[in-house]
Amino acid sequence: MNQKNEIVNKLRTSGLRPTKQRVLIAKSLFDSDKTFHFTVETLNKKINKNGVTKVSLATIYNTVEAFTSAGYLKEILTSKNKSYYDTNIKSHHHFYDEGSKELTDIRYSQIRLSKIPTPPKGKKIKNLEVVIRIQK
Amino acid sequence: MNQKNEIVNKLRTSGLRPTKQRVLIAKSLFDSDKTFHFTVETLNKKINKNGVTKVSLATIYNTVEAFTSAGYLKEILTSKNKSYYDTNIKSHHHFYDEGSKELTDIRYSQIRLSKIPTPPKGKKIKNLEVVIRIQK
DNA sequence: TTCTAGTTTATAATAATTCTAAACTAGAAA
DNA sequence: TTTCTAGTTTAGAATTATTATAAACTAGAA
Ligand SMILES: [Mn+2]
Ligand SMILES: [Mn+2]
Ligand SMILES: [Zn+2]
Ligand SMILES: [Zn+2]
Repeated sequence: MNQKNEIVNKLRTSGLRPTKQRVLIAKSLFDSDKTFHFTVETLNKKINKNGVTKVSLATIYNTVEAFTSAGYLKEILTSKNKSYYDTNIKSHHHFYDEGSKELTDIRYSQIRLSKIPTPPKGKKIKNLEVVIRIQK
Repeated sequence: MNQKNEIVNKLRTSGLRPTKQRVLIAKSLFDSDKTFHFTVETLNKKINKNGVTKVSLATIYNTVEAFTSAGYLKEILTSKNKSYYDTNIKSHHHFYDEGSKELTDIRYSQIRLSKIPTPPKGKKIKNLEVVIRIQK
């Protein structure tokens, strides 16, 4: 019950009520030591496996959105027509395999940018992402 | 009619019949000396302005897809739920303004990568894109 | 225990895109 | 020049991902 308390506190910190649905989803997302990429579709399958609906699809959408706003998830832009999310919220980059449509992390330090442009006037850089598309 | 011939040849080269719809769209996309970014929605408005339908929406989708496959357009991955395309097919990078959802080109030489990772075994790099997200 | 704002849920609605299949046409061949 | 047909266009239906709606539920403060 210790990890559960951590999750409950994490949610409370962001003004999110720790409902049983959110706690369940948070466990599924943040409990492992390894981070991963997912879509709402894959998360839904993970949560509601073998025909047992534990959390409605609407709530999965709502929760992913809430966790993203709270900064617990990052949205990744790769494939059209489907949103990908990342439980790794540290600044990092990606390989995107065009064949399998799979994302792989590239640690921040694995790419060095020795020259970057200044943003347009009045705008500042929010983040910088490198996507390296790969194929066979 | 010279530019039209160029377009007709360009299409023929890729095995695309130069129909009047394709030629019209190609003119709209490739005639200017400056490149630009667009969505199917904005292209549709440009082609079919003031309520006069010159080309059906289905054909606009088909043609953008055909031109992209032929290498005359590049798809850009930025926003979820909508595909962006680029008439600039040279290797380059982008600013993406989160507020206005607008893309701006960054010339290839404006970013220098002094260290990039080796791709997973059996895979090779198809391209590398940097997106710098900016905001006020 | 009561109360209510926040949350969940089924379901409808929307938006972008893709599919379908019938009508049309570019252009090779007769 | 006309014929022929594979490739193309088109309206509309279908699909997919996502968002909106509004009624039922619940966490947790009082
Ligand atoms: Mn879509
Ligand atoms: Mn969508
Ligand atoms: Zn990642
Ligand atoms: Zn561009």
